[in-house]
Formats: sequence, structure tokens, C-alpha cells
Amino acid sequence: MSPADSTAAEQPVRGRPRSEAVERAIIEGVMKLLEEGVSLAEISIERIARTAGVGKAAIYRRWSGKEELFVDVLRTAEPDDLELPGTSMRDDLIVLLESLRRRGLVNRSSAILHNVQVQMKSSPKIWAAYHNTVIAPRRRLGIEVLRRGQRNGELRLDVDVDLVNDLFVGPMLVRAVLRPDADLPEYLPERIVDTLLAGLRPVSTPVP
Amino acid sequence: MSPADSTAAEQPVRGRPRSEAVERAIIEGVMKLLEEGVSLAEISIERIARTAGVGKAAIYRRWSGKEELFVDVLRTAEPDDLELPGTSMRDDLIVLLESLRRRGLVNRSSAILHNVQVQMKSSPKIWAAYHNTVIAPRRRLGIEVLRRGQRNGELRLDVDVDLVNDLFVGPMLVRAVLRPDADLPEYLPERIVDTLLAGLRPVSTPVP
Amino acid sequence: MSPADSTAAEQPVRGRPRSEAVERAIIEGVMKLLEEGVSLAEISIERIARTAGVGKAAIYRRWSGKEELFVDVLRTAEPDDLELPGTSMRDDLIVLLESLRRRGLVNRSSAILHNVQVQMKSSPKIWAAYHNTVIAPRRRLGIEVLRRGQRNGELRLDVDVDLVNDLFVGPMLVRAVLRPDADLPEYLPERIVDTLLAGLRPVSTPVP
Amino acid sequence: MSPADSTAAEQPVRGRPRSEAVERAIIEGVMKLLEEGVSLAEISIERIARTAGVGKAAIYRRWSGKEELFVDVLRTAEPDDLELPGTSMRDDLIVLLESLRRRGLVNRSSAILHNVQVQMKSSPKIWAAYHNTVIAPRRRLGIEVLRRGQRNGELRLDVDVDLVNDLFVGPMLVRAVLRPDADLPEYLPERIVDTLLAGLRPVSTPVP
DNA sequence: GCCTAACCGAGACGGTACGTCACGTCTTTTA
DNA sequence: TAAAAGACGTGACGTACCGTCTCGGTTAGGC
Repeated sequence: MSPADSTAAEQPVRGRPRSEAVERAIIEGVMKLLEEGVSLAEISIERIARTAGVGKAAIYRRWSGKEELFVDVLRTAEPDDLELPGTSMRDDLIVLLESLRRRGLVNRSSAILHNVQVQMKSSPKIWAAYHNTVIAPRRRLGIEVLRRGQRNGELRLDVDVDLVNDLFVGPMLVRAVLRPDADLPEYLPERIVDTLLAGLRPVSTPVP
Repeated sequence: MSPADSTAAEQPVRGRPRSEAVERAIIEGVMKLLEEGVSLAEISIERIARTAGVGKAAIYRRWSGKEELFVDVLRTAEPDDLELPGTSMRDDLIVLLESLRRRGLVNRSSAILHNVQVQMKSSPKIWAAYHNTVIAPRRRLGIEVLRRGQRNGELRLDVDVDLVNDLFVGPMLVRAVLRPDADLPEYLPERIVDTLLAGLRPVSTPVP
Repeated sequence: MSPADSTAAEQPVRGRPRSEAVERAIIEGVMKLLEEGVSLAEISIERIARTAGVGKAAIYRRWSGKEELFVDVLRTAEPDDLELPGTSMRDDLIVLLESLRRRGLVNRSSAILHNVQVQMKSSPKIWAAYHNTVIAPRRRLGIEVLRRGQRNGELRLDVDVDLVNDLFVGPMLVRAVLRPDADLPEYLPERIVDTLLAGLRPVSTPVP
Repeated sequence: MSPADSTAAEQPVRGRPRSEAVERAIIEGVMKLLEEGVSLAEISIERIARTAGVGKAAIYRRWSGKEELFVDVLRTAEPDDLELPGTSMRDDLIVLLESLRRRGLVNRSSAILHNVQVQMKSSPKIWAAYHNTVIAPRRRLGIEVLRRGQRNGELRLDVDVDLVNDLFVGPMLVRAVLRPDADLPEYLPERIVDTLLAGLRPVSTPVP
């Protein structure tokens, strides 16, 4: 989690060690600003330092810029893991979509973070970092669920699981990116999953 | 298309009229910068003016800021209309998705514009403008196609067309936002449409 | 008085003749601004045009810049002539100094104009024009009075009239430039003239 | 001499202290521009910063505007003190006038500074600052010399020393403000002092 | 108990861009 | 052709941040 995790050599620390309190104060300072409704563009390093009661150098000592810092802010805000029921593919998918709806990419109650993610898309380097640590694992989890479904006979074998994963995730992303106003009951994960599964079951039976 | 379209009164022009050439030079200057790979964050009003060979005031006279300008840049780059074959709902949907894939929200060849859209999400006012003039019309078109499909017997009557529209648009958005690397044949519009329609036809027949 | 006085050829006017009303409106606009306490530096050509209800071009058609315009403003504000009593050198000098005190270089009631003059010193070209048309004639008048005094036996013959003129003008200038606060009765022209004449009379008699 | 002289409390310095080198570079940058004949109006803060190799903020950190800066430029150029012979009032006055002629208000060799002073008159606040630190002390010195003269019997007791001081200073100011061309031997301080003293001695004796 | 090195908050540093304003010129319609 | 109006390129205004660099002072481990 620490920004200096990757350094392997672990040379003996000389001089005063970095204060973890400073680290926390900075990240929480960014959070506080975001929660106050301060636009991403309005958040400057100087303002972060001011809010956190910290010198600018303390920030630059840890992150090379605003974007790198934001990656860690997002990582801190991310849910660490996701408990899947495992009773059926359908149940797992519903939980996955529900988690998308509630937080992470499609966080509605704290829509603040969404903008951070969206902003990061402009910086390929940052986006890659965020993609690797947050988005890709989640995608892998979804695909794994679908593969298990295929083995269990819940999902046709002739479909591309990558594509099917996108079919499930897509509506949630549309809501988050294009239709932030829409929060209708029609968009309940259960309904989406069932609608899609209607055409994806191995033996395609008429809908009752 | 002009930034001052909305003013209805059409009062008699006094003084020297604004040069259309300047207008074009500014918008094309932004395009040029974007094509040169200049990051969105690196594009300043001063740089635009320098590139377009124009004074800063000429820009501020037309747009109140960078974001407003970008809206018009996007509008200029947008396809003006979309020719639907009208032979069937399936064909229309394929054309719609194909247009999404090729340009607009999911522009691959000039992926530059995507970042502009994504950036705009940070500014609610700008996003609303862009949403109203570009995204909403496209969505209305999709929903109209679906409604026609319901009347023609190509789409079940008990589904929510809003949701179904999102089901179709979703995968393309996932690719654009989360998986810019993915350009596999599996994501051909034809394939997506057929996969989804499998579970959405009134009389659900097995896929051939 | 008109700015185009110097043009001698008097070629037949072609097209619409220049409006004298515009000319007056511009000069009076500047006066109005000065009287309202607007600092010289705050008076821009654009503001003058706005105040006078006139286009900028109408100003540039007549004067090549702000300074040239100010010369004419000062010329308009200047007293046209000065009535000397002629009864004696002493009386003439008192009138001269009194006129200095009341207006022109040492204008107290409308001290505004003083700043215009002072500002003009920065522009050699303008200063020359102002010097030739306003200051030099006044100086010539003073020297003439002194020469007459020498012929009448009121002033010693062995003094340099240029220097003596400066002796008389000097105190008023000190007051105007260095001591704008000082307006004491001690500085009455009568007193200055008598104090100086005490040492300048041909037969030096004790002061009564 | 420093712009922050007045702060008495001497609170412990926090952060990086301001560089004296920057201070010097700015003032000398202005001097350099003035010596190159750049008009006062052409000297912008941006140009000063460019010339001094300094950021604009470094200037605004020290002075609130161009005028405040000019006050310090003048103060730096001013002679710090003036050595009076003290042998007699006449000798002291000659030295005073000579110093006026050579530098300060009536600096001929570097006439550049004169325009700065003259320009400052437009800004009352600035003028007051300059008056208090430069002009007033010099005036006090002159008046002190005159008072000593009265006690020594060199000056009549019934004259107003303020007025008499102006009589002495006046001619030098006339030359500086109105007659920059005049540098004749007649204007030697010795001559002016003697001419004026002729009528101001306690026992007024005929001039030989 | 020192020494040394890296940390800390603070803030100055040379830059760049902001959005506004005035410059002097140019281009329109109207008289 | 002059008139008012106002757009044009240019460039200065004063402010805010950028990322770097001193300051004096603090906080640890190694001597």
C-alpha cells in the first residue's frame, strides 16, 4: 500500500525515517477536499499541503506528482476484497454487479471518486497503474465466475467469456458514465442478470 | 454549430463582425494539438492561441473557458447524422453499434477525442452541454429503433427499452473506457447484437 | 487651436467633414475624467472614447496618441493671455506670480492639470511641444518685464535677467512641485517680490 | 534601505529567507533599463523581471507595484548624506545648492532619475513616501543652516526661513523642471547665493 | 551523549498559465 | 469619406501553482 513498496534493496535507513502520520494526513487531506465537493481541477498540490498541514516537499518526497498521489488515494478508498456466495453463477454475478453499483467504478453515494478515475484516463501511465491494481483483478474475478458457470452448465460453452463479461458490466458502466441520473429499480443487478441469462443458458428455453 | 447559436433575438450587427476564419483556426488549432499527441492537461489557452495564430481575447470572446471550447471541438468532430438502413431492428442496431465503434464515443482511429470526453465529466456544466447535444440524441435514436422493433415483433414487449439500450451500448463503452487494448473480432457489432437478441426475441427460438 | 492647424495646403475637403462636436466631446471628456479625480494613468484611450461617446478611430484620426491629445487638453485649459498693469516692474511681477499661483503651473483649485504637465515631462516630444506653446511665451513675458525694469531703474543692470527670472519663478515652482501642502500667507506674491527686490534694486536701500 | 525596514518585531524567520541578491538584481535591472534610455512608460514589471533574470512573483513579494519599487530605486540612487563645511551660512548654502545641481533632484549627468521623480508625482501615496524619506530631510537641513545663519548674524531675523529656503532652492528646480537645456555658468551656486544674500543680510549694505 | 543524515514545516525561487484590459489597427454598417 | 461599433493580434497586468531549493529545527540509528 505504501508508495515505496516496490523498492527491493531495503538498504539500511539512514537519518530520520519518514513519518507515517504525514502519509496519512496527505491522503486524508485529499479525501477531505473531495468530500467537500472541491473539483479535481481545483485540487492543487499546494492546497493539499495546506489542508494536510504539511510541506510541499513532503508530498514530492513520496509521489512524483498529483496523478501518482491520486492512484494511492483510490487504492486506499477501494474495497479490499469481495465475498462471493458461490451458490451459483447467477448469484455470484448479482453480487458482482451489486458491488459495482454500490462502490468502486459505479459508486453513487460517493460519486466523488468516479471523477478521479475518469480524470486518470488522461494520463496513460497512471491509468495503467490503476488498471493493473484495481480494474484487472475485478475483471479476472468476473471471468472466473463465468468459466465456473460454463463448467456447471449455467452458461453456454460457445460464447466468449470476455465478451459476456462485458455484456454484464456494460449496463452498470453506462449508468455511471453516461446516465448518472438514472437510478431506477429496473437497473437492479438481479434484473440485468436475468435478462441477459435468458439468451445465454445452454438450453435456450422460452421465458415463462 | 456556432458557439452563439442559441441567441435568438438576431439583433442587427454593430461593429466589425466576428471572423469565421478565426473560429475555424481556433478549433483546428486544438485538433492539431490533439493529433500531435499533446496531452489534454498540457493544452493551455495560451498555447491554443499561439498555435492558431490568434489572440487570447479572440478565444475568450467566443468561449468562457477551455471546457466550453472543447464542447465545440467535439461537436465539430462528431458525425452530423446517422443513416439507418431501416430494413430491420437488427440491422439498425448493428449500424448504431458500428458507428459507436468507429467514431464518437468509441473512436479508435482518433482515440484522442475520447480523452476530451472523459475529461469533460469533471465539469458538470460542460458535461450537461455535451450530453444534451451529442449523447442524448444518439440515445433517443437507439430507443426509437428498439420501440420500432417491439412494434415489428422483433423485440419482446415486456422489456424496458431504456435498459435494453444500455445492454447494447454497454459492451462498446466497456471497451472504450476500460479496455482500450481490446479490438478483437469477437467484438464485432453483429456478434454482440445477435448474442443479446438471443434472449430478447418475443418467441425465443434457439440460435441457429 | 485645432490639432490640424498646421496643414497649410487647404485642399478641397473630400467626403464627410470632421465634426467639431466630436473634437469638443473628446477634449471635454478628458477634462471631465480629470475633474472626477481619475488618475492620469487610469485614463485610457478606450475610456476617453467611452466617456465622450465616440469611437476610438475618431480619436486616432486627430491625435497620434494619448500624449498629443493631452497637449491640446492643456492648451484648451490654459489662460489665453495675461493683462499686465504696466504701472511698475514690481506691480507687473506681482501679477505674473499671482497668475502662476492661481493657474497654469501652480494651479491649486484645479491641481489636476499639474499632473498632466508633470507627466508630460517623460515624453520629450510632447514636452517640447508644450514648452514651446505654453511655457516659453510666459518666460519671455517675465524677462521682458525685467528688462523694462532695468530701463526704468527698478532693477540693477549687472544682473542676468534669465537668472533673476528664475529667482522669482522658483519659489512658486517649489511650492507646486515639492510642497503642495504649503499655502501660507507668507507665500503671497507681494511678499516674495519685495523680499527679492530688496537685494536687486540699483541703489540698495534698507527695507522699511 | 530594505523595503521591509519598518517591521520592528523581528519575528523568527520561517521558511527560506529572501535573497538579497534578488533584491539587488531587481533594482539594478531597473537602473540598467533607465540607463539604456528605456522610457518610464515602457518599463513593465515583466520587463524588469526579464532583465533581472527574476520571476515576477519575486518582485511582487517585495513591492506592491511599480511605483513602490521606483521609490526604492530612487532611494538607492540617492546620496546618503551631505558633508557641510560649517564655516559659514554662505558656504553651507553653496554646498547645498551644489549638491542639488550635481545630483538628486537636479541630476544632470544621469537625468534619467529626474523622470522617475516627476512620474511619481501622479501617485500621491508614492510621492508621500519619497517626500518623507528624501525631500523632507534635505529641506530640514537647509532650514537648519538658515537658522544657524540667523543666530550668527548672517541672515536677517525678520524673514521666514521656509520662504527663504524656497528662494534658494527655486532656481535649481526651475532649471531641472522647466529649463533642462540651461547649464550656463550664471547658474553657479555661488552666484545665486550671493545674489540672494544681497537683500537678506541683517545690515543691508550696498553691493560693492 | 554526540554525530550524522534524512526528515519536517515554511516559504522563496524561476517559470508558466490564468482571465482581464488597453493598445493601435482593421472592418463592418450607416449617414 | 467620416461616423460608432467592435473584432483583431499583441502584450502587460497581478494571481496562483508548478516543481525545486534553502532555511531552522526535529528525530532517529550508529558511534
